[in-house]
Amino acid sequence: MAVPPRNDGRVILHLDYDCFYASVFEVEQPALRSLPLAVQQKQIVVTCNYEARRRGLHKLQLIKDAKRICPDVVIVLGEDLTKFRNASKELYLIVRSFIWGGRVEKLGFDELFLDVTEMIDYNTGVLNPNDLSNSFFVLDRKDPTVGFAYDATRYQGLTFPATEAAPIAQKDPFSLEMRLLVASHFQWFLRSHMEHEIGFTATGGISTSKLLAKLVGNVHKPNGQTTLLPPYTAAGDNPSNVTHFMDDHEIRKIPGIGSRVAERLKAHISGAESVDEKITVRDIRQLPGMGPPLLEKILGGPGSAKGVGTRMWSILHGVDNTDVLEGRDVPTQISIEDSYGRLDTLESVRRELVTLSRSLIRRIRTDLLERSDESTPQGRWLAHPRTLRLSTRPRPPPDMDTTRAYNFNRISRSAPLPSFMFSLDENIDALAERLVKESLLIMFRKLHPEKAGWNLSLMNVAVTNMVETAGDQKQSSGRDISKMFRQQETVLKDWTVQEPESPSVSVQASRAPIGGSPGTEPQSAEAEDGWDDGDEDEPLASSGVLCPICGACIPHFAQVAHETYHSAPE
DNA sequence: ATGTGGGAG
DNA sequence: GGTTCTCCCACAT
Repeated sequence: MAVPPRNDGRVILHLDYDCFYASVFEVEQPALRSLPLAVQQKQIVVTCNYEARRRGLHKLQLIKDAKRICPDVVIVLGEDLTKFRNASKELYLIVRSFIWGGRVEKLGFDELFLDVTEMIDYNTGVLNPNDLSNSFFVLDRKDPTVGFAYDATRYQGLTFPATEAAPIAQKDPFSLEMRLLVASHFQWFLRSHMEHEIGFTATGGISTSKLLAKLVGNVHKPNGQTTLLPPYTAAGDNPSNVTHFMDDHEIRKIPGIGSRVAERLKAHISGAESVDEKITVRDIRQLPGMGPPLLEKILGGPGSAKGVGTRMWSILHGVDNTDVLEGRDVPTQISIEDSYGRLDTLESVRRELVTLSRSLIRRIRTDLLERSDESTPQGRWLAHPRTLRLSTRPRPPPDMDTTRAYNFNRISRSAPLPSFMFSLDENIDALAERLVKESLLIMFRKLHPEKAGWNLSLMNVAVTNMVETAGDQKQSSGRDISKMFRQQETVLKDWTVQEPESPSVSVQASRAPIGGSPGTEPQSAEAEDGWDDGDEDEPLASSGVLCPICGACIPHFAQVAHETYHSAPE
């Protein structure tokens, strides 16, 4: 069976912030870094830092188990996602400011895909093949003095397959090997910047597609980075590294193969026989008669995506030609939900709907309202959602447990979103009451016509169907990097601490490390031309600042909490 | 346009 | 699978 063609013309990075929710708290309160820390939502640990993992905790663990296993675990509540959302957006903006063309795609709060093809093509083009160990990576096309020095005879970080740190043989700057090698240095620079300037460590993957970059990043976690080495195509007897890399993966670990697809593939391979075997990509790929048509037969059917067979066959060979999508200015939907131990009276439903509606309105305003400057209290709407949706999840009756009866349902009703939701004069409480009375309760009755007998485990209120309003301003793609560093400096000077008794500390701007590495101290470089010859003050910085009291790097979203942390009585 | 299902973190 | 709280896409109607 023919292997589908792969596009190796691009260079894609994947970034994954380590235990993101926990890191957000650690950045606010650096003392937490050395303690076992777990983030709680309802009765479970949604994530925990690595100190906690060392002591046996893990994601999605029951709180009571976590406390039993690690009695001195520090538990923080993470049900309100606001600070995670803010931190995520700041990090996204910072990363995007480095990427030519702005092709940075968010996946959830804590992952990014970067298409760095442009930057890499430029930077392989300026290599001097006779002096690769003294190379300079240009970050800003408009100012080629902005960048960092690196050694282009070695990969930065780790590789798959693992290699000695021997210098590479390849010196053709247009080879895939050189492109990935240069990209590995840029990835390292980015992670160093995130760690030392912002306070977040991240794990990275480097390859030619989103699929491979993400998968190969998983090889060294946390705070590592891995490049998937060429050759990417089989030559003579030896298979490509792509096939070698893909083949040992359990199918369920492959992005795009979820639980449903994995189940069906499993059922097919082992017939009605053994139930719990680990099925790898190789097992599927090498099955007699396997190919797009058979996969289509196994996975096709009503509701399944068209062309699944072909797409799966590609994925099994590590082929993924999907683009890195540019980030959007407005989300396609905004939703708020809560889960409940018991929710079985109309009055409690009404109360909860009002609470959810209040949060939703706040979110609509922060995400869809453009506040051009802080001087303008009210801005323009970036988009108007046209549809309101109420979803619930009825609690399954207690007597059902075995045999494949389907479960896990959400049901929903939609309706037009009333236009009063865009009024900025009325207060949020009044709007929420009105939304519940005039829309949500009616929709609820359609979902649950019986006036009793139901019991809900979850309610979700969402707005969708965004219609963007006018003035679609292009996002300037090639941001000026040197200006960004200047902005950081400006903020450093401006950040003063309110406490009267706190010593006045003169803070110095820290710079992006030159050839520095995550896990080492940033080198304080002397000023270089083009880095800080700023002549004006930009009002806004998108990066972190140094706390004058403890010296930690604190992103903007965390400044208030961090000051509170210092001023809290011990 | 509305509702469901599957994927992701 | 389900625990949490989202966001996105595709399909079917």
